[in-house]
Amino acid sequence: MLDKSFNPEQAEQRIYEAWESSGAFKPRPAKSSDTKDDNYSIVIPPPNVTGNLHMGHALNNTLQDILIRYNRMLGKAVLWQPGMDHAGIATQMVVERQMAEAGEPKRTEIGREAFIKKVWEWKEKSGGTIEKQTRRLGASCDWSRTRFTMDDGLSDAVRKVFVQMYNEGLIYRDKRLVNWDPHFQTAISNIEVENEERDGFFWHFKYPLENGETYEYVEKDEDGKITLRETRDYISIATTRPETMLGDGAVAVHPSDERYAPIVGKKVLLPLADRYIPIITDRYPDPDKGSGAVKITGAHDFNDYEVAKRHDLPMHVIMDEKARMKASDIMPEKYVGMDRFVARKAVVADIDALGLLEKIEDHKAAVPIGDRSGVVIEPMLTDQWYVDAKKLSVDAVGAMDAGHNATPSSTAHSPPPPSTHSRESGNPVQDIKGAPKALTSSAGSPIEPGMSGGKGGGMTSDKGETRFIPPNWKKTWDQWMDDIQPWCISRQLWWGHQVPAWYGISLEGIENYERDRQLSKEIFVAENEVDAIKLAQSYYGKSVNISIVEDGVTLHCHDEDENLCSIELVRDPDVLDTWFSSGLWPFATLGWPEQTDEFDRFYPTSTLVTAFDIIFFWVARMMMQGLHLTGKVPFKDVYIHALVLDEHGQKMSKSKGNVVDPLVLIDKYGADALRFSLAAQAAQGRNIRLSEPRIEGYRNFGTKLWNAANFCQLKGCAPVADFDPLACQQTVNKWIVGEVAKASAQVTSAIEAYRFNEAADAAYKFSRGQYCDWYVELIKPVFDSEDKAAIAETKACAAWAFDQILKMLHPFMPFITEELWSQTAGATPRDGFLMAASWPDMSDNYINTEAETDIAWLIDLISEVRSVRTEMNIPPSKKAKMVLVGASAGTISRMGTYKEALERMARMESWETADTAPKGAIQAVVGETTIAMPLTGLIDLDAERTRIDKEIAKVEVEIKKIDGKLANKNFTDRAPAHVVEQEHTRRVAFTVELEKLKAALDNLPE
RNA sequence: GGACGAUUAGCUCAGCGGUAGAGCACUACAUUGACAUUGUAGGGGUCACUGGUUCAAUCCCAGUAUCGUCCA
Repeated sequence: MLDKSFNPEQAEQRIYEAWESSGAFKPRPAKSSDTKDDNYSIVIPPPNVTGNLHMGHALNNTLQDILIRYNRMLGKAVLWQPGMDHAGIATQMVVERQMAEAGEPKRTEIGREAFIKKVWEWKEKSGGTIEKQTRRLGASCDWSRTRFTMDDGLSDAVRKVFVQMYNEGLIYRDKRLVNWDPHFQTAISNIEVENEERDGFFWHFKYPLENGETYEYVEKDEDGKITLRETRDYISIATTRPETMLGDGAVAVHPSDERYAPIVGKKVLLPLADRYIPIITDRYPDPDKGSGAVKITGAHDFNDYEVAKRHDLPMHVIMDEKARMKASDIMPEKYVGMDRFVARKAVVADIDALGLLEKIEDHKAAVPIGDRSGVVIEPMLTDQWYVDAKKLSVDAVGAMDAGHNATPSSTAHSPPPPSTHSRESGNPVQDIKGAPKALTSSAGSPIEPGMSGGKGGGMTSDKGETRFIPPNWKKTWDQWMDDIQPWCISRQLWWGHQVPAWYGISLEGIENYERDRQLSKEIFVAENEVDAIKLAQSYYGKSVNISIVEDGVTLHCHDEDENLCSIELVRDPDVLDTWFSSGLWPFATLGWPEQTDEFDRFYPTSTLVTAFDIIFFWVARMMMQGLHLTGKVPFKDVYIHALVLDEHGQKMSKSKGNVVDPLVLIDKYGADALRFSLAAQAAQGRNIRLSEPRIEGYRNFGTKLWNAANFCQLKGCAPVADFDPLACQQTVNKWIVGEVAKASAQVTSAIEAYRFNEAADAAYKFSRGQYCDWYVELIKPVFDSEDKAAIAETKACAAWAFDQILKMLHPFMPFITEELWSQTAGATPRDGFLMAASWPDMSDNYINTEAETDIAWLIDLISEVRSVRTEMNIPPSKKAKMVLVGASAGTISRMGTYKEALERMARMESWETADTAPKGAIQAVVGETTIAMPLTGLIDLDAERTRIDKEIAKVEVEIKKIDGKLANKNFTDRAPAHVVEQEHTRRVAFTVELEKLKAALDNLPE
């Protein structure tokens, strides 16, 4: 006997532990017959080690788990590779905050080694709560293989990759403008910067012309009429960041801007700084914005940086790493040491004091904010390590082009008609032909790409193809990849993979050492100190004693004969961007660069499941690094799912305080309900608005199933080992077998096409709408009968069909289905877990069209009678005699067969046939038959008349529409024959119904 | 300014070149032997607007409006 209902709280953990401890999450062993298609793998997009499960993860993991469980039930060897990334900034921040709260000494006081030890301690103790939370969702990851981007294997891989790519020229050191986070004092990625619309000001300054020169300043309106003419001795510039003016290198105007034509090439005095800077022309300034003239601060603004590069302007770095004004020969003493915002006020006040402050306007501007620190990001000119992303992108773009030009996959419902123009020109294929070759051939790589170029022609066929689902993300991808910038991979942090580069003074530096004490450096990039020393040895000479020191200064000395005798090397203190290691995730987690069994079987992975806002974090980097390092795409499909918004359609964020915790929902409704709700709402290309009533609804659906199972159990239904669904004799059973086949086919094709909502919907509709609502009701009379054979067959069939429901719902609702699987086993316990059972796969043979028509008729009749009765307010308790008028032999026979069901469900007392309906009966029309139910005294004749009138009106409208079509020669001539035919058929059916209804009306007493 | 998406029932959303759907909400009835975390039935839609293509448009195309997201 089942409990009253499923208790998620009590069952989920128990079931999960049983699964996990049985090893069911691990891939099944390889079989000799396995082909590539028998292996299915997903790597989890690594969550952040400091993270907590949010709704995005809940959706993401639910969808992955659906794919994983489905494929596992198909019998494939399935690997879901879990793990986390080390999240450089976030983790360092968490640990530093904790240290501060505990009143411990600061990171800088205890030193790098001690600090990193502390981070590891933190990680062991409190890191990775998200993994436990992910389990609560029911995610069937192979936790025994959990990886971490800082673990030994990944760290080795990172070092190897860095050295390889450095040697290939794909990693290099450069001085460029970066997004600098003054709080963490490190460079950050532009995707870690969020632009926030903030209220600010536009300050208009006057920069006086050199030597007091003047010019005629003329403004015109659209028609060329002069609206202002005055003599000026200055140029007016507008800025949102006045403090940067101290680092200006020029003032720029648009070449077409006539107002400033007279003074282009002249110089202006940069106030406060007392420097002269030129007025130049460039396409960047917008003549319609502000005064049309802009100040150019190359070292502190991305647009200005480009201008400065184009014109070879000096780029003055005016701030230090904390964004305080920095002493230099161009920095007025007064501002040195001031915070940038303090300096802003001071500069404005000082300009004002000079009478050069023209005006201040309110101005809304997008301000770059560090997503972790929350402080304003400062563009800074610094030395960093870069990856040549442009070069790497070629292969990635090519693979994606190939994936999207391939023949339409199963996602397309029908192939495009032949007349349709081909989707794109052949260009993309052309583009990818040559380029990848150039990349791999130029480099003598220590690590051989996974595939040696056996196939001559190339294209990307040997590298694989990747596609987005839905495919429209391809465009976003292309735009981003097209404009890809060098990828800054160094971070001024301690927590992360330290850059494997050692510096020593260069030989040139030594030569000039006494003269200018310039420390020009030589870089030695190696996987370890021993190799670095070897490299240094060959650079400095064998006789030189090379040592590595911690200190930031490298020393050298000469012996008595003035020969160089010793050199000290210092390692680069920076660490690599977390995403440098995460980019290796799809293959490094499988053991790469070792040629492991897992790598062989599961790489390239099958699918990456992620949200669009992360396309560039995940997809781009994994694609670029995967293709370059392994020679193959890291995944074949990239399924981009929606964002989960709050109930008002707002993005959830901590600052808005509208974050909904999935664990709270799991506590309240169970993981199954949350999962099903997410899946059912995961329509492609659309965001999900969280709906708690909907979750509740699916919790109730679970209860419904539970009760259906309870019913089956009460009736003694249990799986029968040799039950053959095709051998059923009872029509209801034949019917439900066919419905199972149809439903499972729908669920299967929907999952294959990543149409999770359709899959969930099909499973829901079948199990609730067909099995619970009709089948269970229709078999009740069988159980009440004396027909032992029919009862036995029905018991077995009901159990079988219910098993199929459990199977097709399992990927969506793993817990309740697993629990029911074990509890509905009957006398003999189940062979294994439902999660390991085989996925329903039935041919069309299972569909019995006769049974289908029979039951369709029955359902139609019952619905019709119920509807008429309710409308006429006949109480359910009042059973009615049915008088059939015009019934065919088939109908009469069915009436006999389904007498008991009709008594129950249509509240039938008895039935008979007649030539005419009795007077004063309510009447329903089903097919060729009029069913009259004489209920004298209970019927409001006027109401019945109105009801029938309404029905008649409806049918007449339909007939009129059909007649309109059929009268149109264009339609009958040009529409496909089956469409015309269908209209004829419909017309006949409606006409019959109309006649019956009219007769019914006539039949009512006056 | 550019890109993408949306506009369908009161709400949240599916869908589709030929007959408009779900969940929730609402209304009425029902405690009928699986189920009140229930059942049965019902009301409710010019499928944003304007053109075009088509025998046929909610669906395809173009434009407009409004909203949203991303990028600059």
